[in-house]
Amino acid sequence: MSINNIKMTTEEIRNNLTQKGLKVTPQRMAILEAIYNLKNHPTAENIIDYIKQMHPNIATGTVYKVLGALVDNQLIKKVTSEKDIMRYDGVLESHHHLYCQKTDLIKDYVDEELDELLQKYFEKKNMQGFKIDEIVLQIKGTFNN
Amino acid sequence: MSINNIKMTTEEIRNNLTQKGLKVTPQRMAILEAIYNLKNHPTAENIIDYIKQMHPNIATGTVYKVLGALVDNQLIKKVTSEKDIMRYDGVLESHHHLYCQKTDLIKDYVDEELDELLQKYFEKKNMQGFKIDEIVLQIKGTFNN
DNA sequence: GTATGTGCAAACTTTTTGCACTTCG
DNA sequence: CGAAGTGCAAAAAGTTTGCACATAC
Repeated sequence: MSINNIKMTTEEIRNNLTQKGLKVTPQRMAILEAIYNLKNHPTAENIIDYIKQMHPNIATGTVYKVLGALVDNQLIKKVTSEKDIMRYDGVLESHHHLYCQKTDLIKDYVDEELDELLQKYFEKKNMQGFKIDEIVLQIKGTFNN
Repeated sequence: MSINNIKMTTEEIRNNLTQKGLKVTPQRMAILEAIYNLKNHPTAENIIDYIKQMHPNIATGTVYKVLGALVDNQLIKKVTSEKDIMRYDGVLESHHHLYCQKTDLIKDYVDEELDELLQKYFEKKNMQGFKIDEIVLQIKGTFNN
């Protein structure tokens, strides 16, 4: 049920950038590939370490600038964690997160039935004063393996 | 329906500290009072500014140390936000958060009916491999006022 | 060719740490 | 009195910025 495995061809990544009016650079390609390959919502540092293997002269500042541009253009998302470090997510479809309190792992959780249930619930509730755009569940607990 | 208004006597705050085996100091009293008085999930900076009015010689480092101790002893909670700054919450009962995308306001949202619905849903679902401790909804949207 | 992007290093913000001094119980 | 807590200043960690140079289109 995991959707962490994003298969994305180089060509598709290139197209995503172009469609947003972003120039295709090796740095941007490498960063997007890193995010799609690194499961579990990498931090900027994870991404930098991963990229430097193949691409040792990329600058830290560039990575942050590119991540900012990708978030602004909705090619990736920021994930909030209990810690004060930002993490990134290449999965754009609506999904929730399982937070493991022991290991800091964050796993995606997709559940359309739940989404429907919530949508109906809040429709019925009809909260005045607040327009809902998106609901993300932070499901906190522990993996038992 | 808001539970932001926490009425807590000095005596109760003092007892909360003592019960956790924490010494009662003016700094800790001031920090807890600040969190209970400052609505909307203050940042460390908000708390420092608030306290320095009455208590100008409190050290920044002390505030962080006290906040850490209070979180460790479950007298307050950390709230994750879209930004990379930590925010704190003096409300301990189960509740969700309304995030305003325009103003960065975070409001508490208490809804026992919803909690029950979710509990039943996940009970029925019986997710193997993950033991749920707590579910927090991040309800993202905008206040229309 | 020109707008956009990158590298680098310095600066900034938020948080943590070490240690001498102070306070609570 | 002794353990626990505080102040201070320095440093760590994460991120942003400015500017000269380089690259995509």
